[in-house]
Amino acid sequence: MATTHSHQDENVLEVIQARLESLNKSERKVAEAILQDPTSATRYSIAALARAADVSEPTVNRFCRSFSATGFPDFKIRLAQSIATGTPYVGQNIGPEDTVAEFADKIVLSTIASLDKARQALSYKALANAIDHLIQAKQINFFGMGGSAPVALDAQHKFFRFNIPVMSYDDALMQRMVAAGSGTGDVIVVISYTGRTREMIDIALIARENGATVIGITTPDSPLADKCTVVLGVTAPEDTEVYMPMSSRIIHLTVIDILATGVTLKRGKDFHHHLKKIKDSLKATRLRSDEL
Amino acid sequence: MATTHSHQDENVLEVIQARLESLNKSERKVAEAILQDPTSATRYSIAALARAADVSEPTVNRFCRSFSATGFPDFKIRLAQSIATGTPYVGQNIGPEDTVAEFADKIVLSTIASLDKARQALSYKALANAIDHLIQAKQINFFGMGGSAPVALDAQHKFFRFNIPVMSYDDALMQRMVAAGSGTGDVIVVISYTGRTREMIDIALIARENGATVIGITTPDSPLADKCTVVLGVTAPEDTEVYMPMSSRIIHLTVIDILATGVTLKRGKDFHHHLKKIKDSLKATRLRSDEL
DNA sequence: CCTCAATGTAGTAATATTATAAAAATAATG
DNA sequence: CATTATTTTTATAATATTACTACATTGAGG
Repeated sequence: MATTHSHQDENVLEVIQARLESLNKSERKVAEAILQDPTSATRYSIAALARAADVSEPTVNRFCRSFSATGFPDFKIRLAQSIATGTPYVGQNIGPEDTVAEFADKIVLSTIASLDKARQALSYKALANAIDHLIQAKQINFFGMGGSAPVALDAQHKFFRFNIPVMSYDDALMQRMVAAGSGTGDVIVVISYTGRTREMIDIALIARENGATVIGITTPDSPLADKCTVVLGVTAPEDTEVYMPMSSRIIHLTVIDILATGVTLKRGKDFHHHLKKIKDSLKATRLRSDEL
Repeated sequence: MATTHSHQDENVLEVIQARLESLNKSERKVAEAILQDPTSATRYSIAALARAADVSEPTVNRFCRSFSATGFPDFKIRLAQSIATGTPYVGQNIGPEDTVAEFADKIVLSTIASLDKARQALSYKALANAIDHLIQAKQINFFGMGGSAPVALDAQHKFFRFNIPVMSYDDALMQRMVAAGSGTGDVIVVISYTGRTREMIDIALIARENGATVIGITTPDSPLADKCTVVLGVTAPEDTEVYMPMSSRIIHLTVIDILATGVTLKRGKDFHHHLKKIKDSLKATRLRSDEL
């Protein structure tokens, strides 16, 4: 199962919509019948769909083939996948009239959508590169300001498990001092949504000049990205919408997860022992069920 | 499009995985054949799948029916939807042999899967309830320890925008002091993955005794949940797997997003003005493209 | 050794595809 | 502008494929 989600990513429903104009009379009837109620369409037999569209069965079959399916059943499978993939609320904005159930769903679904987008955009090469740097690090520092401060803190927690010195800073002054005091073998991970925070750019530059490795989790091609040794580009979803949450934090956290996992994996066996010890030490602070 | 993703949300792949143990010999063969390569399974005919699983066709048919499908084609459709819904790596654990691309994808996809699961499990009523409490709060405090500290910090950042006093604490001592000093009108949001952290349970109890509202973002039916005024239950995915990241943080953050959005929405119009002012004030610290 | 559940065999029904013919649309010619 | 030739589109009907059902067989547990 090397590369699961490959070519098959294109959404049939969208393709139908797009090609609707260029279809001839009968085929358009079929398209419209499907678009009108795609979910039921997946349950129709070719005869049923032909009846619904008021055309003959072979027409439906030809229609399917024209969308590069091998036949009707194959087409139905693709359609089914499209429906499932189709994030229902994508693009739909949150408004004051929404019920709790509605906007809660919209938030979760839009978060999911941006995660999926990020997945497709992530450079595995850059990730591998970043992981290599982190493994060899004498010391790791995570820098995040404002909304990225929690992300940096989270990273610190995660990396604390590997017995390298890890710190996180959310204060520009401290960051500057640490950057100034850094040197070869040190890794500094700068986290910034925009990649345009003045202070952060300065700080990254200082760290680089001192020979430290700077890994950037930020917008690709941004001023900050330019200063980094390795850039983990996170194409941020538009922030235009008033009510929409910043999904970027979530993506950044997930990138942190990937880095931490990568380091764990590469470190190999004897290291797991150490990791398990930390996990066990936490158990003591918890209440067991029989103690309630 | 009131409620798009209705009943049909359950993931067939997961159900197969779950019921794997309880199946008899032949049916398990079918299950394994499907799980081994679900994508191709959607393209198989019943005969082909029967051959792949080394069983007879009716066995496959019975297998499908046992998953409450009307027959094989119907089952295939559901399977196709499950795959598209995004969990190709469901059940598949991250291992040392994985390439960066593989485990990165697995992490993102498993995060997506748990978000989706959380969405289905979230109680809208509890959310609405929590939002009501937050709106009326004189003061809001977010408590999170260890891995939940970043979540609390993030919440503080988010709620800072509403002009109510907001603080976050990651230190048990401080939390205890704040809880002790709290009273009616105060809202304390306790964030805990397990809901079994001793300190946290004590602290929640103290806050309650002083008349404060305690909102819990934690495992439902946990000791901590019992002490809360409102519980936002987050059924946590198993933490058994060594390499798997804790997706719970991500879910918690998303819950925070929902709460913050809810508060914004309910606060209404004149409040947007205030929100926009904060956003604008941040722009000054950023580098514009023409300044590079 | 019997009973009941599990599985397979073979026949039947359903569904989809192909080949081909009819109809409609377009182009060409007088 | 009408009329025929040509191409494209669509439908009918036959065929092939695929899925389902009823029944027979096997095998496990009592």
